[in-house]
Amino acid sequence: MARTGTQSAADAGDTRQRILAIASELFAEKGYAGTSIADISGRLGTTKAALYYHFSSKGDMLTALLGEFLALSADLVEEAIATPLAPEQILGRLIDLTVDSRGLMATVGRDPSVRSAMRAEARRNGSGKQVDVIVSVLVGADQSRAALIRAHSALAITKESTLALIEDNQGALTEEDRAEILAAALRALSAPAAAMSA
Amino acid sequence: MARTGTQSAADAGDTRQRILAIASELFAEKGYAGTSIADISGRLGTTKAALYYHFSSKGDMLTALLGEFLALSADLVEEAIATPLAPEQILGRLIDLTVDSRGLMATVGRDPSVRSAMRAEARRNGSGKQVDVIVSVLVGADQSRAALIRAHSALAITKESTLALIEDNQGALTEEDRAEILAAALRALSAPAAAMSA
DNA sequence: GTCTATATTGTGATAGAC
DNA sequence: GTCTATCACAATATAGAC
Repeated sequence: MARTGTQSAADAGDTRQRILAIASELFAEKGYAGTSIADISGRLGTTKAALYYHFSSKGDMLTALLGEFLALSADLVEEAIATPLAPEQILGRLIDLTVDSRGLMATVGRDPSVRSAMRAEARRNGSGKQVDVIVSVLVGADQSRAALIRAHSALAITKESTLALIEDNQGALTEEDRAEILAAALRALSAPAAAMSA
Repeated sequence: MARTGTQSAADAGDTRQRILAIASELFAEKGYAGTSIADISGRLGTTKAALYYHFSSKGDMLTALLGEFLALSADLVEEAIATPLAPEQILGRLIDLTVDSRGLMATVGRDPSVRSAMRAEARRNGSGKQVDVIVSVLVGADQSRAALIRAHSALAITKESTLALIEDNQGALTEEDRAEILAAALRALSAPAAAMSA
């Protein structure tokens, strides 16, 4: 059903995915605005025009990547609520998601042009960020401002520490490092005992 | 001594600093590659050509900004070693530095084009990152990999949580929020007691 | 699906008047 | 110090052959 029969070994869906993978790498390395169509087609091994068969614009590639990211995030959020997952499990999956989608995570979390584009999009359709949902699951019942800061801090560790470590290790994260990141994130998330009696 | 007498109210040094301030804002908002000379001159209220009296290129503006950042970082490192500062004080000053130089911090810490440019620069002159010095001061005597991860995690919190909070609050950080960020960073930095006996 | 052009606009940068 | 005008080039994107 999925194959039409007229495509060669590298069929349309395949090439499209290869383009997205390359775009994700390059956006993470040089930023969205700093990456040209020629950069992408060069690494792919084709001409610029070939890309326009698969995507109507450079922005269309970014939109597709952000869609992938939102889908992965939505899966995690859904699982966190349905199971439900404890903070340790949520943060652990976030570390794994960062490893598996490091280009995407770096682009969404760092690239200023992408962040401003997403803010603009969020303003247009009135929706808040997907991160907010994960945060509110992490903070649980205690919806205080302090709890929000702790949750955000734990997320900052899972994202930034994981990205920093795998950049020095060809995309791989050892079990020991993962455990250390997770432990630090959990400590950041935990409310200090002294605050209970105040 | 510093004034030559032929300049109007907004003298050269003043205009240069205004340009840098605007460039820092815009680089943080839209990224270095995503910001055009026209963007900067537009916010300044002049034409593009006027900028080239003060800077020889767009890259020259970035170089000047990175120089400012490195100088501020060097000041902190020097103070941390000379005084010497405890981790709590170092992290506290990093939060304050992030608030005072938020545009710079966002650009250096996030913008992929700037990060890759700095990596290339570091490879050329053989020097490591300035961050490494702060990290080694933070980890102190324990130079284990786990201690490095904890230090990096604490830094991730001071940077990311501070930037996130002041973005929602017109550049200001309340005392309470600052204390909460600092506490989370210190928890992330602390070695778990159980690890001592292992 | 991919190619060789080419159209078109954006961008960094310069020349020279004021 | 800033302007108008312009250049050279890089970038996105399209047209049409294969």
